[in-house]
Amino acid sequence: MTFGHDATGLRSETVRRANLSAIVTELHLHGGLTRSELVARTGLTRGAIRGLIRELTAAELVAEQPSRQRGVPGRPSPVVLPRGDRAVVLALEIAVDSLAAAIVGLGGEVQRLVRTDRPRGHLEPDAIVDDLRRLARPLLAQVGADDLLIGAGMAVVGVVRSDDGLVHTAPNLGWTDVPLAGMVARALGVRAPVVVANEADLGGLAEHRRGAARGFDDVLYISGEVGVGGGIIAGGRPLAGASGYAGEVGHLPVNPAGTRCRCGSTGCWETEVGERAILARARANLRGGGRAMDRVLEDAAAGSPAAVDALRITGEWLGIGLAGLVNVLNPRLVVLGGLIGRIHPFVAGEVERAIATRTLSPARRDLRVVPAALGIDAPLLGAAEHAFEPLLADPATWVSPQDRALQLRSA
Amino acid sequence: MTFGHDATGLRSETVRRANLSAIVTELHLHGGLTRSELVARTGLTRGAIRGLIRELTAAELVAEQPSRQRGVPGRPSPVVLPRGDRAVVLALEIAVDSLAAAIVGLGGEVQRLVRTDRPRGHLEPDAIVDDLRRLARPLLAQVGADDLLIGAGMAVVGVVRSDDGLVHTAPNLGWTDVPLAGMVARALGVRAPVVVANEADLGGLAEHRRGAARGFDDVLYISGEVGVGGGIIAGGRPLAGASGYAGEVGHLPVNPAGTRCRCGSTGCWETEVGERAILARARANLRGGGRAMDRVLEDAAAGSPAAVDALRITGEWLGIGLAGLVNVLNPRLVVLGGLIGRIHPFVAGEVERAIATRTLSPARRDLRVVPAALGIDAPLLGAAEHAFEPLLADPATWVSPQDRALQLRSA
DNA sequence: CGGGTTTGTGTTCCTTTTGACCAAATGCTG
DNA sequence: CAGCATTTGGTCAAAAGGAACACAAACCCG
Repeated sequence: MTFGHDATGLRSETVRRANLSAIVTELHLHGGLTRSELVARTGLTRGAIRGLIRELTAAELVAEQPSRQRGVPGRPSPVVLPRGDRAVVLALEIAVDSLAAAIVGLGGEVQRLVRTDRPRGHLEPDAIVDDLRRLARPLLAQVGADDLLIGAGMAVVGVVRSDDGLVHTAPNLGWTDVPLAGMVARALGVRAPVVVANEADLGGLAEHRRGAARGFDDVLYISGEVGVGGGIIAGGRPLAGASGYAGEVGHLPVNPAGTRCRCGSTGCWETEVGERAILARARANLRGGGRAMDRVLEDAAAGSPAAVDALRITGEWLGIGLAGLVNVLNPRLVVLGGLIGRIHPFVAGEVERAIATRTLSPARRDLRVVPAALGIDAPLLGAAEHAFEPLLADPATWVSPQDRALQLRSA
Repeated sequence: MTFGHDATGLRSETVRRANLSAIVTELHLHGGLTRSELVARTGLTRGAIRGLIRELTAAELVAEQPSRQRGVPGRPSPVVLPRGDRAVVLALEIAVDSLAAAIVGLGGEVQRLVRTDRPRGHLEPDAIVDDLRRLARPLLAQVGADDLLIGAGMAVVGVVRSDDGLVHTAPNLGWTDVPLAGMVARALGVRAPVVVANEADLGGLAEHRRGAARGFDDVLYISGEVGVGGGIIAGGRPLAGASGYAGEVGHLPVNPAGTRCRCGSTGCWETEVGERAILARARANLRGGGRAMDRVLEDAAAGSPAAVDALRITGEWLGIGLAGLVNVLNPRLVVLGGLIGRIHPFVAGEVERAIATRTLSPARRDLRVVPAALGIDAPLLGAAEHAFEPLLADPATWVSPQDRALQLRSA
């Protein structure tokens, strides 16, 4: 069962929009392709590609360079490059114990990236937004007035409504109903749209576009920080749910006889595989945060029985939750990020075993479980991808009518 | 996060295909619309609609009737009706204790439907396919040689690979790796394509298109028979997963301390809310099957403490599993079908309570849990919808070039 | 019966892609 | 180094399809 259509009428202008979108998306994802490669990938004719590239060049979204590729017969095809120097986004992140900002260009190149430590614990929204402003200001100053700031994307450790970027709850920050998108837009003074989404959702998006899940259409990304979050790619696109809250795997009930969760429920997955659960099993300092966790991992690597045992039990619970999710979502790839990615080497066996005994055999046959490739910056990069989305979906908005008129006159 | 594009070039011909698809899909889902309603729904101009309708009329996929609607000023707009008498599909179903077949016309009208009891227990694929052939033969005989048999769709209680209709496992039938689509195609001797999918997936599709979930884009359908299955609609389209195995919610681990499941795992959701679990709690005859279950429901309705208690406990487990799925998928609507739908009146309170304590508040705010509307025929109707899919996606295949040429000559 | 309103019909125009032909740029071969 | 094969870009006419406009038809209402 793979289908579904949008029952909306198309106009011939729509075709151009869709084709521009196809080209810009290909270039953004692959970083640079020859015209003839674009012909092959999009299925369009050379003539059509030529016209579209000309428009994108006029809009300064792409640039052409003489071919690099040598050694093949035939006239060389010029390379079309996304202009990451002209079309950029601002990416922001509020993580558990850091804040980050980056300027990312079309094509995915990270121009600048800054990250600062943040004390754990609750902090007023205004204070954090102000910190972000200070972090982002020098980066924004670097963006020229002529450059195209497509938008700003933001990753937050919290439950975010997709419509308007309202942070509904963020237990790690002590936030409830914070209209973050609007606050950040005002603080930065940028006119470009600000989009906010959950950290794990964006981490999954980044791993899908540029990390371990590249090329896979059905992916489950699990991100462990203090809590546990998930990002789902289904059929090549992020699974948002009705209001953008999908992927909250941390509160999957796996152990009704278990311990109380901070969400009010009992036996949530997070209570078994979250940071606190691991520290408790390893009899480490529960308030030690990241440092204590580093210690546990070092001990486990050194063979300490307490640490190894703590991770082994955690791995079993990790596998139980994953098995359920695999049965429900049938992904081709599971990507483990954050803390869960770090413990992966120690728990791979337990996870494999749990999946082997608890999932339907066909669903597990082609399944692979791998650690994340992008590390700590995954959510930040995902925020950039999120911010680029309007441009990829409809570049025509940025291809000004003046450009087209000018170009037609000169032709 | 709501986006995603298909990075494929569009040709000008694609526009016509897409617009034909939009019209046929609208008509199939709504059963009959005036031209002006089609203009409003598709966003196309009157002229464009006229040309497309003319083509579809020539292909005998639709027909126009003088307007029925009276009492409004202005020229009356003719009603365009899907020709359910000419374009039809064959729907088949292998349920736990019945077989069914139906002829369904474009627009969703059920022309004929037959269902026969089937003894529970294992039965050879060949035997069942033969029974289906006998069931379907008189129905197919009714389809005229000039009529368009778009395809055949089939619902099976089992895990089905979407690519080729291979039934990977069907515990209720004792099947493993049965190439059902091909077997049925040969047995029926039809040239139209045969598509096979899981019963719960198709039940969910049917409820989405024509039942309780009409108009909702994010839906979780839960179907209880002997086991428990699920069908997921995400963003308006069925969630298939990598190979079509998504939605196997029956084996979600909810109670690691629970009883052994026939899948080999322990504490699967199915072991707590499946038919067997209910019968066991009500101390009813475990081998009594459907009859015994009817008895339990009657007793509960009459107020028997044992039955009421059995259902109450079942309701708690039902709520626990649902809460997890709601957190992961963030649906707007949960539809309970089959056995789960029948016990819904008795367990609504427990389910609401479990969801209230175990899901994130924003995800539950706009959530509704309702019983299914289509009853026992939901999977069969879903199979019909599945079979219609190629026609809805690209009606141009059925609009022959001759028709177009002929019509242009006459114009 | 005439005005107001809505919608079908036909014509012309616009947009966008296609396809065919030629020119250009490269590798390969003798 | 000349010539050929190959691949690709450039140009222009043609085709396809929808949009826009003007007009006619069919209905309601007073």
